[in-house]
Amino acid sequence: MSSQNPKRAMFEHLAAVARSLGSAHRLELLELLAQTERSVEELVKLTGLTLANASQHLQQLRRFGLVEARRSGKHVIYRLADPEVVRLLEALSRVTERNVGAVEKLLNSYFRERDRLEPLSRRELLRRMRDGLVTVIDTRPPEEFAAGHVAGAINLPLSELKRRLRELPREQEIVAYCRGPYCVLSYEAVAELRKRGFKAVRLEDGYPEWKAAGLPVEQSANL
Amino acid sequence: MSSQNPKRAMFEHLAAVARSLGSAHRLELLELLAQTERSVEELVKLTGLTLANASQHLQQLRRFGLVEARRSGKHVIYRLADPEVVRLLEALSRVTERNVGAVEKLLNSYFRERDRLEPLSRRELLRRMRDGLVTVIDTRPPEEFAAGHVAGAINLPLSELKRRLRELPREQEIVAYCRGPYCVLSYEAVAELRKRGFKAVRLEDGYPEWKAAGLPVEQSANL
DNA sequence: ACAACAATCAATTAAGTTCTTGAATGAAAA
DNA sequence: TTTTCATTCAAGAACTTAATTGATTGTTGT
Repeated sequence: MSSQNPKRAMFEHLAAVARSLGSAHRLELLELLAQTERSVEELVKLTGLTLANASQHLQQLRRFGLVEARRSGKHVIYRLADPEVVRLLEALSRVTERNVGAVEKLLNSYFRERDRLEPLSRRELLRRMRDGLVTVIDTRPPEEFAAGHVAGAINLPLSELKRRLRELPREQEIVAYCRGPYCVLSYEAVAELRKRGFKAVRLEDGYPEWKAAGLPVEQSANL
Repeated sequence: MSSQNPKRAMFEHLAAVARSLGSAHRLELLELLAQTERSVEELVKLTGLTLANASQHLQQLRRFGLVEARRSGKHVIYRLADPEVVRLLEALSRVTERNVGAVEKLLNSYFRERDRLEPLSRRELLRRMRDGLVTVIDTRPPEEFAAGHVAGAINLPLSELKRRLRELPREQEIVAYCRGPYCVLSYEAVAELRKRGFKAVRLEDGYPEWKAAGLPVEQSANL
């Protein structure tokens, strides 16, 4: 039956793409690339992988269409091939969160204890921003912020938080976001701010999801 | 740094779930389960896997939270754990379609040649149904139809199509759907109908996606 | 209790994946 | 040109996954 073969072939392709997501290191690389494009070298520094290993993982991601690469001088710069990839990662997270008991426990024991108040959804944040009700802080390092951030957010990396508390309003709610739902920077920022008496909550997910949803973003001028 | 570990652990979990999608056989099982719950035995018949092998794949899917099982007499019935799983499969398909060149070619050479007219989106079909503009046919076998189908659709399995052409209107557009975007039954039905002078198009995706989107479905009475 | 049957488990073999190491490219700077 | 540096390639060892086989569990019907 000729009907069966193309279907099988299709499943094989889907499986190959799924397998390329089937490694914690590759998922970490994808998360980093979801922020902004980066060279292999940068990715090596950020992940702690060896150079050859990172390169091979990146090539695998490229082979299956998740990332693209271009050469820029001595460096090879990788970036996500398509915003759909972020959506795929989101869908994977959602299924994983709902269904895997162990993950539930992990989320409860680590993340939830740091954020008993419900995190804010994208939609809700957008509304409060429009009404001028919140101050939004981006807890990622300056380079990532410069490459793109939620429109109207101010960059306040975790490392500078204590020094720059004066910049923040005491009366208004502060919303912190970061790389994604499992990025800990925003959890820690919220914990710290609350300890000091600020009203702080976390955005449910991070910059890549915000951008992929087509919500307003901006870049720093000198990029 | 205590921040790194839970993140790593989370990536490991996500990767494990992704790996459980990383096999054509398991994807096929998931697609079949997206239609309706089924026993191991049925799945074996439908896929051609050996019993032990199918059982092991199903257990793996269960271990990672994609399916659930219950015992019913001598049989063990599996079903999708969550409608989110369908969304994850959709996201995987979308990324695969867009990004993998080989898949594009496959889609072009086999699927597209059978359906030069654009397929209909769910939203569009819903609108035309509300306006009474279309006849919707479900090309899946009667059991699957009985377990759940698009509200208002009539069941017309491919095998009965030629015999039952008289039931179909010549002047109104006919929309065929099936198990999912890569299910060939609806392609073949549309090809056949066009050959015979009917106005026929395919629904872009299938029953599981329709249901997961929360659109109106119905079941046959005696279920 | 026993036979029949669906499904699972356990053990094996084959195949595939990951990481490491060291050599090979390829672009830029000296 | 030669040197330097970022990246990729190639090969091998350690580990993981897939499919097959035959034994075992658990449920129904006699």
